[in-house]
Amino acid sequence: MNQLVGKKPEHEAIYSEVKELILFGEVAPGQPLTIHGLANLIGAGVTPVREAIRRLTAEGALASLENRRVAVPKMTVEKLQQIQLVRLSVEPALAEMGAKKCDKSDFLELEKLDGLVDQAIENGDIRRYLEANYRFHFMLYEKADAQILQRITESLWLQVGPSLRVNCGRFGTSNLVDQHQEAISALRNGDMDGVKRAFADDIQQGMDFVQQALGE
Amino acid sequence: MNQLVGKKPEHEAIYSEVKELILFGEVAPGQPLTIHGLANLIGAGVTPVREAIRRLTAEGALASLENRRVAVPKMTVEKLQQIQLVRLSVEPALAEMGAKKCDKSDFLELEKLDGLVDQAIENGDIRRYLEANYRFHFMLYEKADAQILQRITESLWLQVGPSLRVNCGRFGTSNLVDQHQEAISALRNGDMDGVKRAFADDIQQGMDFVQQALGE
DNA sequence: TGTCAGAATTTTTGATCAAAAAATTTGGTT
DNA sequence: AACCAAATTTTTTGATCAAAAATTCTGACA
Repeated sequence: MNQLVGKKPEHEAIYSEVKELILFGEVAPGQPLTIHGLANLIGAGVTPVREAIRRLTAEGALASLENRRVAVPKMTVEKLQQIQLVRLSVEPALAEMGAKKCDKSDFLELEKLDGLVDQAIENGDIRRYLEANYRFHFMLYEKADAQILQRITESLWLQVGPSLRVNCGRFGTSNLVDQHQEAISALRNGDMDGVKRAFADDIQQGMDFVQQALGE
Repeated sequence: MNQLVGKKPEHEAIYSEVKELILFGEVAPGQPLTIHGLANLIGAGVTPVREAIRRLTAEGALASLENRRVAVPKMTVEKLQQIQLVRLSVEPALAEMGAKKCDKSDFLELEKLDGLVDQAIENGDIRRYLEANYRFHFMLYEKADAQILQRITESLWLQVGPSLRVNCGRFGTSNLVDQHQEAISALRNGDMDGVKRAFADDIQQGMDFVQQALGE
């Protein structure tokens, strides 16, 4: 019989943990990761860590080097262009799908998250900014209930995360603009095209921001 | 010093092997896979098989059930729509990028592959059809040298593969049309818009074909 | 016959170990 | 000092085992 008692397997938990490390820029691009290093950083055995690494590698969050190490891959102009192409076609669609399923309480929730974004920008807290920004977007995306689009989007965010962090660190949070107001008001008005446009703008702005640092 | 002697690790080989099983429909949708079953089907240890499974799960080729098993996921209308959205925006772009880098010998190669497609259709050999069709597309996609787009595309093909196989089995290969001629002649003429259109048509046709079986 | 609890079996999971591979250090030679 | 090869250390990889979890089997009871 299905007990439903046990929690998730450990490799899932480790996956989530490392995923957040990468997503919010705690691991620098180019930095190689040893399986042991991760294991005792997290305080876990080596077996589940390996499985988590395979999964993250498949998602593009890590890359296996020609030898047998893995590292957080560095961003390139080419990769950024490809990511932009997909993000611009997928995320506005996701946002629209999610928007259609939002009720009043969801609007409130989104505004609360947007408040956290502003607050983080004001405080110059990069980590919190990345986290709040992520939650804002994915709260809506999750509402869409579109497994496949969401998975792809998550993978792309994982690939951009580390560079975004580097850039924020370099230029500071003062350059960041909160683009979510436009999205929220479009949401409230039920203006779906407005929602799509707002998300497209937001993505474009984020991509440009990352591209800045690659031009040198 | 870097020896460069050893071949790839086994989990990579196993990954490729299982990937092909799924891609070419050797594993039916809904069918659960045991880690042991795979291990001694392939004749390998359980450790590398587990790693391969994690990777395939991350790519959507397998799905972890609520208990701790994995299975080839079943297709749904919703998933198919999402896949279609992404494929239509990514693959024509990939095809165009690849087309720009093709020379005469590549055209020949593509024609040869297309010949294999026709031959497989004629012989009613589903497995060979799926394989030749895959090679035709991905030969061009690989030329594009666009890591990220290719990874996404591969993941989507992995998710469609099993259903495609089921459908071919049900309706036979007689329903299949070779849509590649249009693409090849556009390629030869350097007509990039034509290439994109041809690929979009091909994808659309394939998606419709899979959708047929879901309507019941 | 149908159902349900408990036992037996199968399977997954994570730790550990040995072997293979890669990186690093060491020491000698020029 | 600069370079190279051998030795040492670190790391990955895959096998194996024990524990946990899930499934299947079994038999008692209504």
